[in-house]
Amino acid sequence: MNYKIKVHIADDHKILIDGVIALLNTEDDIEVEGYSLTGRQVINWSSNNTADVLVLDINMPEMDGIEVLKTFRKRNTQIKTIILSSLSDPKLVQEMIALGANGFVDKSSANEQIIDAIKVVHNGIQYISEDIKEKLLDLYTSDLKETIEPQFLHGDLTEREIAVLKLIAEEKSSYEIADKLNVSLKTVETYRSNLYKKLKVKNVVGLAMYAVRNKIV
Amino acid sequence: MNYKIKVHIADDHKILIDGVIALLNTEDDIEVEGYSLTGRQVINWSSNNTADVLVLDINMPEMDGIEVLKTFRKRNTQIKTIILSSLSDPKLVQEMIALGANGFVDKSSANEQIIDAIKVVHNGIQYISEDIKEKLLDLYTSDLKETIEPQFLHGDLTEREIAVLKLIAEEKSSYEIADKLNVSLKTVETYRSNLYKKLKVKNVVGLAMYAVRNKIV
DNA sequence: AAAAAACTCAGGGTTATCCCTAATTTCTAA
DNA sequence: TTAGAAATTAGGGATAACCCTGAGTTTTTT
Repeated sequence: MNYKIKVHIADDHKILIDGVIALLNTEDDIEVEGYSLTGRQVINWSSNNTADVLVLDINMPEMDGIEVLKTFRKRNTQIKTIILSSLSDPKLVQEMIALGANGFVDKSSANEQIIDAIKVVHNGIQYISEDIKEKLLDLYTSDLKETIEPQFLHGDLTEREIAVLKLIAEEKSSYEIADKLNVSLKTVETYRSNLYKKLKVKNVVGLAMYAVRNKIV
Repeated sequence: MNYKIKVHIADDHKILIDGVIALLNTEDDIEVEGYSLTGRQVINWSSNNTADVLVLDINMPEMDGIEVLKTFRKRNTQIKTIILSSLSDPKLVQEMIALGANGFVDKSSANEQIIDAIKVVHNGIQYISEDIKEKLLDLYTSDLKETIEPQFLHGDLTEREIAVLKLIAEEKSSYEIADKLNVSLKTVETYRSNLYKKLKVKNVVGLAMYAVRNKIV
């Protein structure tokens, strides 16, 4: 074995860290570089040190995991990150993915998952544990349903209204829309007014928002 | 067995239908009510008939599965629908969920999955086969990444600009924004102009679009 | 055939948006 | 530390959006 994967661990519970270290020490090709007890410690550490993989807890005092990831992005710190999640809030997981986290392991899952995750992530592949996948998928499908339903609730928009709405959402001005639909400027403005009333929004922005959220564009 | 789940099958390939029927006939508590070879046939059938579960192919001549689902929604036809997907395009699956499909089974997967899906869906639970779950999850995470990255690419927006953008996306007028940020109306309008230039959009709609797509709101 | 809904257009007015220019202060780098 | 860039602030003027009312035509529904 000529190279070991260097791992840094961040969690505010020393007991958990000790457990993970003991676990990882059983692996020949993994080496624990060190650990941090707060988010701030992670940032300070990363200024002068590095590792191949960072195992990061979400809930930490001073500065939480999300803040750490945000700081990494700002500083363009390139380190593979595995999130230790308690899976209480799937929305968090969603945010972490967006912030570039590479892996997710549920704290209550089998120990081997952490080892697997470290190896997989180190190879540049995203690792998401099964329990979290389930949660994410639930969130995804329910998200979709939420965003689509309204279209049918107050979705008594006429064909023409939808056409105008579409063009509005494409950043077209009333004049351009009138031109494209071969109607007068006043007609287009009537449709705008109708849309405001029907969709109960205050201005174009409301229309644009409605359009994206209902996937009209 | 006093009640059998009535199933209708829709697919343009007769051979596949025959196969599914043969398969379902081995189940005591499932009864094949009939079948359709095109989307239009499904619609015509559903006008005067019903079933507990509809097994629906996406790709069909005349009228595809999506059109069928849309028509169901318009007519408020309440029938559990399982999509037979070829999993070529996960975007389609996404759309189907949005349209209220209850289950997804990959054509190339094991036969038993269709039986499982029918039973599960009939009990009011969503059924998504494993292969499709994978695809969906991939799509989801890549979607997230796509929509988040740009913020950092041309994200040289200043703090104040982002604050204004956020409020714009919340349907606030310049006047309201000025009030909230304690600056003059003209200042807010300057930020608007700067945002237009920086984000290369033509009007508020462009800003709103940018905001949602980059999850600023 | 009558009624309802959708599509079309106009006048006239208020308000908000958008463009261009330019003054501050703050941050950055030679 | 001092010139220069970037950020924050703001004004004037032109344009587009927005609101309300009214009304004719076509299409759909009953």
